[in-house]
Amino acid sequence: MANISELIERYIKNLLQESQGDSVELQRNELAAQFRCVPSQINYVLSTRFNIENGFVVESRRGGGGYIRIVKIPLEQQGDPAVQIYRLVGEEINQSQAENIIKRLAEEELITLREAQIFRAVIDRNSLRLDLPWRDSLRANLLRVMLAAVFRQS
Amino acid sequence: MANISELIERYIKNLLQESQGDSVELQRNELAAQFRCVPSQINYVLSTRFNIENGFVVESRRGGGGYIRIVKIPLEQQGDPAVQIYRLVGEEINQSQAENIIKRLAEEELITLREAQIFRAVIDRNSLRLDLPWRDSLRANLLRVMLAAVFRQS
DNA sequence: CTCGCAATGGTCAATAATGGTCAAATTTAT
DNA sequence: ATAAATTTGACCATTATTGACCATTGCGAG
Repeated sequence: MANISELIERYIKNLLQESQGDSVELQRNELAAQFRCVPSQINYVLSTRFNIENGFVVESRRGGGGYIRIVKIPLEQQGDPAVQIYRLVGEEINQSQAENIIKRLAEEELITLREAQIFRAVIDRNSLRLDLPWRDSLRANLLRVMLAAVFRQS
Repeated sequence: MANISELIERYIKNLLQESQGDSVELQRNELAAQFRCVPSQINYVLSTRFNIENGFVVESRRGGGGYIRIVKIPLEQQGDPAVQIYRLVGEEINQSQAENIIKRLAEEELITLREAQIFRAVIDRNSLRLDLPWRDSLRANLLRVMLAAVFRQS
């Protein structure tokens, strides 16, 4: 466990603790230099430890003045219906299953009516214009990122 | 943010705020001198941040007494905002164009912050997982159906 | 009035400064 | 021995900065 990825992970989580808010901003090259690793290792750490399943969202920008921002999503309790529903989606989902989930979300008032309309528009097979099974996979993906977007606020 | 373009952007937006109206006038060389950059960088900032997707129009004049006028175009002004935006989207759209449009919709309070997050999540290239040019086409399609979903009700 | 120059702004392509992806190689865990 | 996780590096993509060269406008000198 003199494992660089873990060191980087802890370093970033430390930064997050120290920064009053719930996000930190850093530079990939700088961090890589600090830990004497290749820059792409930073991406590895981000994708394995700071992904959405772990409750983080990463935003970044390339080019001059580029940055990587890591945002911690205030993780609700285990029993949170939102989280359960998120898990329900899975890797593939068909339109009617998705509609059921959206209906439930609206009923539980986790999303507004307008938001429900947006969700429905997106997961509609006519919007997706792909053949199965790619369509079901794209739908699951989109539903998951939409849910993440919503749950991300508090 | 050792990023001059961003500083210039904020400076101009500040000017716009302070000037009661919705336009400001400035001189390219002067501004460039103020920020110690080459004059053409001003054009770069204008074309990336004050373009039509972002809701701005730039007028200018060369020669003695030349100037650059930046005008903010509020959406409500010319007819149905939905229709205008719809046109802006077109048959294909890339991520950054789409982000500009979403930013603007939120600024104009035509969509909520949460809705903007949903939109952004959907149009993200990582969510779409398709190669170009199909990705840009799917993105345009999804953006259009989302807009329709939102505007249908108002 | 006309020509020429000074004072502006515009374009475009090269280069710099970042970050991203993917898969092979290596190491560690089961 | 396999499978999983980590480490690396070659190549790619995006955004910003710079500078050489171009275009337009206003103003005087003839």
